[in-house]
Amino acid sequence: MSVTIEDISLRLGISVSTVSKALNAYPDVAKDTREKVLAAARELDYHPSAVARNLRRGRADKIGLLINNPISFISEYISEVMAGVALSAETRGQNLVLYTAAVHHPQELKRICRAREVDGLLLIYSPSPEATAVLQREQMPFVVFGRRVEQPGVCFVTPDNRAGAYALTRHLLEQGHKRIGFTTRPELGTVSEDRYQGYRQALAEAGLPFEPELVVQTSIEPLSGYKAMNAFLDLASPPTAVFAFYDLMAVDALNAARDRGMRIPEDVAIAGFDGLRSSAITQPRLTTVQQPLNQMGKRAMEILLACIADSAQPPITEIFPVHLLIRESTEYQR
Amino acid sequence: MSVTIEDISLRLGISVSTVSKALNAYPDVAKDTREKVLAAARELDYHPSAVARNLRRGRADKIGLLINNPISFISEYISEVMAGVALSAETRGQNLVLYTAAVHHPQELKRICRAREVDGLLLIYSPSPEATAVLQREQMPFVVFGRRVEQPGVCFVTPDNRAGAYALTRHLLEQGHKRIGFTTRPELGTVSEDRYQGYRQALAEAGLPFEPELVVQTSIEPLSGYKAMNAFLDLASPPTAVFAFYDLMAVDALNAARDRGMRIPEDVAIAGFDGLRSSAITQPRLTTVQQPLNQMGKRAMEILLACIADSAQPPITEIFPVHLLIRESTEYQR
DNA sequence: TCTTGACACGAAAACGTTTTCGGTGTACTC
DNA sequence: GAGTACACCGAAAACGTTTTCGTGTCAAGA
Repeated sequence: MSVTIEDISLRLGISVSTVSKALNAYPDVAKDTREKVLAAARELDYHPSAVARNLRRGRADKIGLLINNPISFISEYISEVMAGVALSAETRGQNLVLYTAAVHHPQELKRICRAREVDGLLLIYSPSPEATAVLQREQMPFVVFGRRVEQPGVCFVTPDNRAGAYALTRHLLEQGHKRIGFTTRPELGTVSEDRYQGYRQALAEAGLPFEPELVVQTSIEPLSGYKAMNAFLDLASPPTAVFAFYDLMAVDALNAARDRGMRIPEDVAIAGFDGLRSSAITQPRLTTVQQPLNQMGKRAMEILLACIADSAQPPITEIFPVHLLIRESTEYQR
Repeated sequence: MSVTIEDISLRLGISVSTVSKALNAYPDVAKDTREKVLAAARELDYHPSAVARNLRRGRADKIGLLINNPISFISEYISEVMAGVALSAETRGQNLVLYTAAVHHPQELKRICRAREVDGLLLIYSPSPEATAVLQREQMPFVVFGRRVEQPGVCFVTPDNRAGAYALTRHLLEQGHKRIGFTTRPELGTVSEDRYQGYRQALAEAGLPFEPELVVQTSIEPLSGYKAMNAFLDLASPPTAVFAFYDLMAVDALNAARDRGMRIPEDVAIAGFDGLRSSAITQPRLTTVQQPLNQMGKRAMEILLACIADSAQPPITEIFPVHLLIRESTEYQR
């Protein structure tokens, strides 16, 4: 079948231990036996069994990527993150294992830990406190991507959601808007919270009152952005600008406004969040807050690898600056 | 550390072999000892070590996903495929392992095979004949996704590129276009070839001459679609319709035409291929050929699993029908 | 000549399972 | 009561590595 270390051992009349040591550059093996071993390995086209090695070494050289739903792949967001993560993992000799099923179940997390098939986990969703507790108890290194985590001792990499929302809201205020609609996610979490705080802060600093009717919570359905926009426009006094929770929702909102015959940004300004490519191909192009997803992905992987290498590593949390991209969907052409 | 089968064995005073058999539902274990074992396993929160099991069983319960570049993730194309693949793999208890580095090197493929860390491979790019030869020699089951493969004995799942290109070209001809630009990929392969054949066939049936200046080969650079469109429009007699090789290239072409002050589709019609979401959010929305990427992904995984289960499985090749999506970018408003 | 140390090498245990095979004990048949 | 069948269990090998520890050789130093 497949060539093992024993085949080399038999061919050369050298013990398997010496062969192994030669292959792994141990110091206590003579130079010419090492060369003979390497030559034979090349000749037989020997490649070590990852499984056997992992069993013995007690590590997997694999990183688990947890995504809360196969459908999420479709989002450009995940794609951009993955590109950064994959690049950084491969250069460090780590494989990536994908988990998309039932990852929010603590029980499933425990199974992944106990199966010892990965050395660490990258979570691309908001883990529940029970979930992080399980991982900590199982001593499985992990990093949460894309959101602030409030439980202590948890590593995370996040964009500065609050600053981004604040900057975007200020931009809308500077354009003269006084009624700014805000859409939020169905599930509440630190991402929603932080962006909401930024929005409120900008309003407050501008001396504007906060109006609950200008905040709508969307559902997970595909066209919820479309519905939310219609809800805004049905108000007795509709907003003149809308800050959609993310780019795809802004795209939906754009369509809703256009279907009502409104001009953008003259009749209503629309902005998104994330800075995905989709935001650049609409007409008008969307103002948005760009996250450095690729860099963040790379950095998250680096942090994770550092935690794996040193279990005493104190938790690292990083907040990446975001960039306000002003485009035609909020700016009057002059 | 972690609880093993031996811990259960010690606690119950039962041998490890019996414990293992109880856990794996072997027939030769008494009902009440099996129950005792299961109870103890639950109590100790036992989960088998995937690594140890794989070593002994000689299989990995993992599928490798080969993508020729981390950057490819950014494409919506890969994302849609992955969603289908992931769903189908998880329901069959298979994990997905990602490979993006140097996957076109036969040497790297051999390493993956010999390391025995996956049971099969899904290739989402065009493998060279050397690559497929290596996989066949190593007896590693694999399925090629998204393109026809000419070497015999290779499983693949592909859209009907030729029929799609033919239908799209016919649609453009029916709209009255006589000069239709065609952009193709930098690297030649069966995808380019099949779409090109479809295009030529439609032209021929319409009795139109083939004009080499209406076919431009693009590069891999980001804005090559933009450049290609400009090249077309710089011709003495420019095309009145352009069939871009894929949706993102069509988006670029759209921008190029618009930047020259042209109206779409009145001055020039533009169409893409793939049917990604991006094609639906441009203005005007793009006519395109939609591939059932999600279903194709699921099917590819099923075929792969069938090959793994039965090594004598004769090669399966499937060509999926595609759907012409006619939208505003090619159709005059009436 | 004897001791010491460095240098190479190999035997064997270990990692945590699965699976084969033989060995009990019990019950059943004649 | 002898023989047989069956149900249940355990010892041990195996999967392919890595790593510890012991051993042998040889040269240098006393």
